Amino acid sequence: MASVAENKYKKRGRILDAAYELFTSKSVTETAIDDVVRLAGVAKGTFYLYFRDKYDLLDQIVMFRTSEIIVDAYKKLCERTDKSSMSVPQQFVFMTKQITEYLRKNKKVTALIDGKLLLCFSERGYAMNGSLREVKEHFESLITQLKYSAEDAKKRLYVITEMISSVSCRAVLSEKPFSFDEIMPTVNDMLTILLSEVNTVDK
Amino acid sequence: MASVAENKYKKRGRILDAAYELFTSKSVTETAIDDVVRLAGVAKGTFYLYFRDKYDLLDQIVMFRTSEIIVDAYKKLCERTDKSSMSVPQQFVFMTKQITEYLRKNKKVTALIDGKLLLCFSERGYAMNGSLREVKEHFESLITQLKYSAEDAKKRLYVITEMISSVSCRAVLSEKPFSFDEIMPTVNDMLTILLSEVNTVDK
Amino acid sequence: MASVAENKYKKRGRILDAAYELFTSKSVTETAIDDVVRLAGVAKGTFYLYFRDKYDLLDQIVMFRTSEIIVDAYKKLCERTDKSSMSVPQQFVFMTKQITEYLRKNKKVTALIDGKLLLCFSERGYAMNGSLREVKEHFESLITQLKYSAEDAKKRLYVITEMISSVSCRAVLSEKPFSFDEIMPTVNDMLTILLSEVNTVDK
Amino acid sequence: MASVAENKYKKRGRILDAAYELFTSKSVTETAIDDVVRLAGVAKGTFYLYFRDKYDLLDQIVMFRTSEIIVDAYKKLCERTDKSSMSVPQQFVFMTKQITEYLRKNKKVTALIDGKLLLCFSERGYAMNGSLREVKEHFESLITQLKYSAEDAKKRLYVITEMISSVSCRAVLSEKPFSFDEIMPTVNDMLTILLSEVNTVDK
DNA sequence: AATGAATGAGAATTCATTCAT
DNA sequence: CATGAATGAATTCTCATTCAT
Repeated sequence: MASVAENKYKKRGRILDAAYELFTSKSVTETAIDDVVRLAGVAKGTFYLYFRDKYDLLDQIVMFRTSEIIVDAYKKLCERTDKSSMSVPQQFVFMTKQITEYLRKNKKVTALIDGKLLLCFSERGYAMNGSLREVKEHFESLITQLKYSAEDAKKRLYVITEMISSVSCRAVLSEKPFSFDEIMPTVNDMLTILLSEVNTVDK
Repeated sequence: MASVAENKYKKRGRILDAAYELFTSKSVTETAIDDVVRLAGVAKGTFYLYFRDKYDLLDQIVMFRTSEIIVDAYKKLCERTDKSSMSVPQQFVFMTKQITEYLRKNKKVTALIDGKLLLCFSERGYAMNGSLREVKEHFESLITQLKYSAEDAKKRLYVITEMISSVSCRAVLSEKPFSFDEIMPTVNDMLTILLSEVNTVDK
Repeated sequence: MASVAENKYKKRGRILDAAYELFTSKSVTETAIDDVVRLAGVAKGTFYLYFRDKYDLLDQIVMFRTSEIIVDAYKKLCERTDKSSMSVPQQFVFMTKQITEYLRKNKKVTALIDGKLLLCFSERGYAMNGSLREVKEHFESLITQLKYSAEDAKKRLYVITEMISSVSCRAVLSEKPFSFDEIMPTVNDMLTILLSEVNTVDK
Repeated sequence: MASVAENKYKKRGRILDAAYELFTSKSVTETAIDDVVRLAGVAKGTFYLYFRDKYDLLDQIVMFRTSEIIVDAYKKLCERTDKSSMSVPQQFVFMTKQITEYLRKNKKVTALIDGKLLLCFSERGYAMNGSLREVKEHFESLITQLKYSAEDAKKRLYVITEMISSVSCRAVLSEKPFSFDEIMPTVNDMLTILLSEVNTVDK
């Protein structure tokens, strides 16, 4: 039964679902808290029981959805039988492709996320989705294989991710100065350069 | 004399100055058009004579300020007597340093610009500051020297700029996951890898 | 015509009148700003053009009404042909009677004023009603006649007024522990003791 | 150990303590029942088991605290060995000094009490603090000694107390038009005039 | 007796925009 | 061109109270 705790979870979940629906179909600014609670079928006050304000709600949604996108891409990578034989750049390019394809196919979600693809890599984000930490550690270890120190690997991973995230979001959303299809090969090429063994040997 | 045209310019200019002052000292959302016109000393209706709404005003400010930052950095590069003997990566690293140092020293302005450092590279932006096109062409030609095609050079320049812009803005504004001083050496190193002759020879 | 300034005054005046009507017929807490603007026939925003909030409005109303009550009582005193032959206590008792009778007859207004009968004796209050200063000076000079220093007279006038104000408001509003008719003779008697020449000679 | 009744008392007591803490540190309007129950560590519903609403709670607190202040002052008077040789005005001035000094030193409590120093002299107040009736009777009998009738004494005591209460609260809280130190000598002097034998002989 | 999640009416306030002068 | 009083829909947020457990 556990109907109290269950119900509590249900109300919060219904608000999150309703908000996601409205934020992606309209936009965040065009969505009033009033709209959210009406669609969720809960009272106005209930909203403030679970969220500080609209932006707290947005943050939680973005964190949840982005972690989902990233973890899903990682799962696809793991499902590949040839994963262990893939080079470091190949694994990055594969992940990038999974994530950016998702963004391209879900423009509304991309608009919601905008540049905040990395927001989920925060304490709050890890708490929401345990698998996320695993993903990060896998890619950090890949970079470490290129003879970078652990700390250096973290930083390179961060810069690479920020680059991919901002370029692909902009490509999907404004298609200017380059469309998604125009820019992604360049991004992949640059990714390969950044992660090729050659460079690390030089170092 | 031309006091009429002059006056017209004055009003628009006063609005821009007042808005810049308020947008950087408070924030855009915390600034009402009312505040802007009060500080500018013009009537509410006058605002709508020159700007469509607050975001039109914001765009114009950001475009103007970012083009200024970029052109200023380029001027400093041109002032160097050894410019012609600098390698391609060296010139990029120099520009990056000029721009990001400015951001670091002007946190309020960075908050205003946020990720929109590249907004000025648009038709409207070129119209505002003629020197801007020159800057872009110079760096595109540098990349072309690395044996990339003209179109490819444009794209690489775009991805590089997007990377620098998003990483440095985040470093200045949130200092998470890395502070400015922690991340910039990595960015410069990655920049050098991306622009070194070696890679292009490989291609 | 002067229809702009005229209209401006009208709107503010209509809000004050509507609020007074509602504050006295219902109560301040039971009156929403919404009610006020609806009755005044102005837009919600117009309210905030003239008043900071409900309590700013209330203060202005109380100041205006109390100054009116006091000045009216003073006018009645001046209309008496025998004013000059009245003793100091007699003049105070007369004023007290005028004011407290008004309170007794206008319980709703008394509820609004509550203890704030003296609120009008402030810079803002004097600005609203010029005659008020004159009233104060007359009674201070009366007390000075009792051989008190000017400063001492001001203080005694203040304590006396505070006493009358708080006792009579409570008598009218709660009738506990004494009703208006029960307590006023005592107040008048005490007033006479405090203002009789005998005391001053002793001093 | 009677843990049920004890617990019941504890909950009510904890609510009173928490509310007193919040009402004095913030203010009554700024304190929500939610804040009170959270600080008291009881459930929201429990509040409504013991108090009708916030103002019922406030009344009970004010009654309890004011009766404490008054009874404490009276105890100090009784502790004086020369009490029996003190004149009527001297005893009043002593009590006034005790009470008003307390108010001056406890501005936050004064803000809570505001004008309601006499609220405790009600049936409900007597029920809370048995000693209170004794205090009142002592001072009434003092006034009766001045040849006033018992009924008259009650009224004079009431007016005097109201005067002291309203003047001293305002002095402590707003310091306008007179500060505590400026106005108290005048109050004491007026108190002495009102209670001196001379006046009563005149009657 | 005690709980605390849920309620939802209602309050205050903001602010972009208009338009008569 | 310029003004600024007026608008009023829209929005956020509060909070006393209830009631099933």
